[in-house]
Amino acid sequence: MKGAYLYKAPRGTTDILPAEQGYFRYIEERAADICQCYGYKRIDTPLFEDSRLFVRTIGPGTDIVEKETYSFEDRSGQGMTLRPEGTAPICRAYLEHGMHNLPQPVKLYYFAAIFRYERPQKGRYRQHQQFGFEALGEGDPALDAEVIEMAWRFFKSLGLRKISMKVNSIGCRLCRPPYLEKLTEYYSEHIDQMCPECKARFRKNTLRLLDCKKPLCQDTAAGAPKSVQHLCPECKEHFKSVSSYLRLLRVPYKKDHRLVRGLDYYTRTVFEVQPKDEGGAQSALGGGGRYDDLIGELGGKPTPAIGFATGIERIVLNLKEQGIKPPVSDAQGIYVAYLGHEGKAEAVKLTAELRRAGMLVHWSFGNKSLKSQMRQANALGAEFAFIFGEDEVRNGTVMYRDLVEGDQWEVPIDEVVNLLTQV
RNA sequence: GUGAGUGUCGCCUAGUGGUUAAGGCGCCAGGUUGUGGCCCUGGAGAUCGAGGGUUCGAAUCCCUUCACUCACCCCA
Repeated sequence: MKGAYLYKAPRGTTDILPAEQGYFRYIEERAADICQCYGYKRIDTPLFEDSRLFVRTIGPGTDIVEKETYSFEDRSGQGMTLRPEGTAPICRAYLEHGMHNLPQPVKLYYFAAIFRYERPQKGRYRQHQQFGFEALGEGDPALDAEVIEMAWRFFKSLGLRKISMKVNSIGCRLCRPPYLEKLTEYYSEHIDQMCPECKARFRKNTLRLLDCKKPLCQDTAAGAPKSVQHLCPECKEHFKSVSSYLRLLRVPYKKDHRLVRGLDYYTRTVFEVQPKDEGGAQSALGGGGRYDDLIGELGGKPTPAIGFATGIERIVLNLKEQGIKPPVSDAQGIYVAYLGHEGKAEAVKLTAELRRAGMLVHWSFGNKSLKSQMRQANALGAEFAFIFGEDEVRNGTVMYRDLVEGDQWEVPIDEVVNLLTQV
């Protein structure tokens, strides 16, 4: 039958079926709890934005903008893009709503569908869900540390083990260009020993050379000049300060001079949470960093900011691998069964009444046999059943059956609600 | 965009040239008059991803194509 259906979910998209929903809700609840503690407020931005917003912020040369966006023209000819990340829209909203007038930093969080046109693989989808938070309008390194600690606590609160926090500083607009020159210089001497991908990276994005996973390239990267050693005095001081706050907060972080983030807008602090036993595949569970120039580039006055984002599907994947199951709700419900037309009429009435009282009630359509109804009650995991047979209807009663213990007794219909409030 | 692997009922799987494609799970219905969970019986459900070819004969061999998966690139 598989091939016979005309329609299927588009490549790289998935249906999140009822059986999976528990994981997502669990993650969302933990996230919301953490945000509440740190004073973050939820924000929702549109699914799509003016295309120029993303070109401007993510960087015109990056893969995301070059070939991974879902872009279209609306009916008036405006270029629109399904959001490929969460930070830029929030900066836009910050400016659009004059949030610089609020007490700084403005702390916002979001759950958002993210779209990137890529070849799907494990933990990577064309449409996926991200949770992220942003603190805008504050440059204090203590905030960097707080954000990193918050991200760390989020993952720990889910019960995730075997994860690590990597931190690095990639400098600012003043000290990064000279560093990149040094890096280019270094790599031009080793370029012939590098893998083909790295040769391409050399021209396109020199920074990325550092995190090539090939052993040979890693050796080369190990000898490469480190960004932290070429920071300007201000950035150096900032990074030092972030580190010391992280120690105060007791976040078990690791400095990783090869950590580079994919988006152009990052400055100074960058960080990433990775599964420890990464099999080479999708190593990033979540990550973020400072973007002190971004809001200025969007036309606002210079405003420092920092944020974090993580992919929900990737978290679910890791939870499953570690055997962590979300807590299940224990709502078992009530089943109302019936025989005959009059029994059905009584069942309709009782079902409605119980539901008005806020209870989970099942009953069946189609005048099935009682056996069939009881089987269904069992399959649905109902705790007990009410049965309206001919006798009960005649007597003005209903059969109350405990499906766990297996015993049953007849009760007057008027006493049903009382009975339930006692249970 | 590149490379590799896989495609048999809703799910998992057997079947590697020969009569009506098999089993498990799940689903539905029965196992005497109105009752679940265990058990038993029966039923529905697959033109074996699609198209073409080889052959007397193909789910099984060949080609093409599509889809999925994994990896690379990149990222969450």
